[in-house]
Amino acid sequence: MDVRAMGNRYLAQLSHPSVARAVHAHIITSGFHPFPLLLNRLIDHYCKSSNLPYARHLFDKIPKPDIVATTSLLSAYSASGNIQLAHRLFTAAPFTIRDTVSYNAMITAFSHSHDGHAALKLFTQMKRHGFVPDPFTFSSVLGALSLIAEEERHCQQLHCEVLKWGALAVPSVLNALMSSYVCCASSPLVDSSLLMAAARKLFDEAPASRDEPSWTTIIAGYVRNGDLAAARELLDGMTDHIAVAWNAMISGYVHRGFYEAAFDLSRRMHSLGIQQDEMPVKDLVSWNAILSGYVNARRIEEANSIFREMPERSLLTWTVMISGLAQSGFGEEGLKLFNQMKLERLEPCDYAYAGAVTSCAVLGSLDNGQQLHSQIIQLGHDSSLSVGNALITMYARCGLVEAADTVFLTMPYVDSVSWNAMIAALAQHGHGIQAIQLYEKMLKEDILPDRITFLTILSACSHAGLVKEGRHYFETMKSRYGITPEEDHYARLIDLLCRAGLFLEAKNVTESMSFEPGAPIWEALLAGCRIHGNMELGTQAAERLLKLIPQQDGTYITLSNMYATLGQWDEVARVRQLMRERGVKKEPGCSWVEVENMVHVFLVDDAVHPEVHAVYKYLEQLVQQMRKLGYVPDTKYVLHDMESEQKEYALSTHSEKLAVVYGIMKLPLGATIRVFKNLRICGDCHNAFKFISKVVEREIVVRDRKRFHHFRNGECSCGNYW
DNA sequence: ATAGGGTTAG
Repeated sequence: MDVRAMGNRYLAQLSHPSVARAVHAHIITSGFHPFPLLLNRLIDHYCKSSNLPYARHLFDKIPKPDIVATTSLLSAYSASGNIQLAHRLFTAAPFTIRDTVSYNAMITAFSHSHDGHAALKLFTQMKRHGFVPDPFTFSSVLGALSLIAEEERHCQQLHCEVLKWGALAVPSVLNALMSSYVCCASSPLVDSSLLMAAARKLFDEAPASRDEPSWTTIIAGYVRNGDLAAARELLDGMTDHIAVAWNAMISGYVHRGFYEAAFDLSRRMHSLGIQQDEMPVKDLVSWNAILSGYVNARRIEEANSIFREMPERSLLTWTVMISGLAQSGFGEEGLKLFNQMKLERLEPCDYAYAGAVTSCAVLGSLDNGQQLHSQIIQLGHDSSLSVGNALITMYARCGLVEAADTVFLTMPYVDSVSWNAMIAALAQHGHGIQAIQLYEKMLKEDILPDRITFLTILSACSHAGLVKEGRHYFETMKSRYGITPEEDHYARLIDLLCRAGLFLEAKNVTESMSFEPGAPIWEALLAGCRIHGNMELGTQAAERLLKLIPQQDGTYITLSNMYATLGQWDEVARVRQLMRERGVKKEPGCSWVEVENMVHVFLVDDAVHPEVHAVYKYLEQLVQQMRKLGYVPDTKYVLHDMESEQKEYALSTHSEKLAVVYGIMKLPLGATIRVFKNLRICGDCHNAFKFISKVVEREIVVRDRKRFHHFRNGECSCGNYW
């Protein structure tokens, strides 16, 4: 059978790869030059199976290639990103064999290579040469316009063109035009709501040519441009549930920090899709949107079950889950999932590494953090912004401010998150002046401070007792940067003032606020009163807090501590009774220390750790040496009215003491002891560690719930101002 | 022979 006969027979089936291969093999062996139609089909086949060199080889065998073959090859070049070859092929073809289709293909090629200007220019040229645009032309050229539209008139010009050719009745053209307005609405040169109104007008006036993507385009458009309410209204008005539109809505809520709204939609989508089968959630993007809705609302338990339930998982799925766990404070679970991901032979991306590093920050696991850092460098992820920011936080939260600074200084790009993280690192470690200097440097480099920056800088001033500076920064926040102080900002200013004993000024600030003081304000007042023994205001603040947040154990503890300080044991009993009645449990004190890659956890009055008896023994010896240097146990930090000997015993069982002593026993001579505590460090422990640092001649770093304490040679970096 | 509109993270 000759090739012509074979070709004719199989022409219809040429799309089948094995048939194409058979024909191709026959051509090679017989040396036959196939007729044009067959050749075109073969070229098309090799284009689609991505064997471009061979497609080109066949193409070059044609003495006068026709427009069909040219267009096939052209789109293949375009799809493989080879815009130069595509353009050369197009320009080589004489005008006589160009047509609307080949122009469309070339316009698309430019659009795919993100050259919107070239695409528009070719569109103009095509009309000048008398070629008639069709709906394909418009959807292609409008796609290109979306890349570059900066002003309203850009969209309007093509809008007129579309009307002139009557192409608006085609859904894809309508949608592409709406998309152009939506994209243009994010340009800084336009009034976004005006452009969105234009898109909306198109949507409203074309009910006949509206399809699913039309709904999604306008909803996602509102989301992108920040009008979540308008998006939601449309979404709620839809009779059927379109998963893609819901995805956009959920991610919009997540992006703008409306985590509860995101969670609510995610839960409904999950329920509609899984239990009620009204919106079959089968694609991964929807699953990931649902997962992120759960994760960001800190519904970790439920997120975990979604994660397990998902029929398939992408890199994004794992990354969302890992960073979600880390940010919700589940460091151990975050690290575990990261390791599991690697076991399943998935290559973690930079965001996944950032999540793992954040897990180490939560745990205070320097060993794991450093190992990750070395892998990150080997993989080249150290140029990633999110990884760098996570590393700064990790080193800072593990007590190594210098290492955090090195990361900050060597990052190729930094953003305001990086600056904020580094300023916070300095602030947490008591380097208030350096924190302020870094903030001033940030301003000099024209980085605009945001609301987080001001939270950080205010607590830096507070930790370092820089009252004058704190007042000044609070003032400039509104006047210079137009950021309206929120309750958290006020709370930090009040914290600063109360720590300095300026209760009258704090009261004035409170009264100047445009809203009723809530829990953060009263907490700041209470903290200051505790330090200065201001019982009158302190009890007042605590009483308010007991009403506002009755479930918070800390208020009861602080209040009963204040009464204990005054020896008013009746009041202590009353507060404890109230706590019992309301079923509020005191979060048990818990400290941990890392020794040889293992985290050793101690509870208050620990009897669980296998070596705890040796720890108690060592502590007794230490206390004897400390007493010689003048250490006197401060029993006012014990709640119960016990005999004083018992009180001292109660003090020695604090978890941070046990962890520090364990570190001294186990870590190599001279190594810094790094201990972490879930609550604030106790006053007697704080005093004791000063003595211990002198006795054993080692540096002790303690991270408590609020900040760091560096004990060295009998002194603490916090200057007793915490 | 050509495309096309909508969704995914810190």
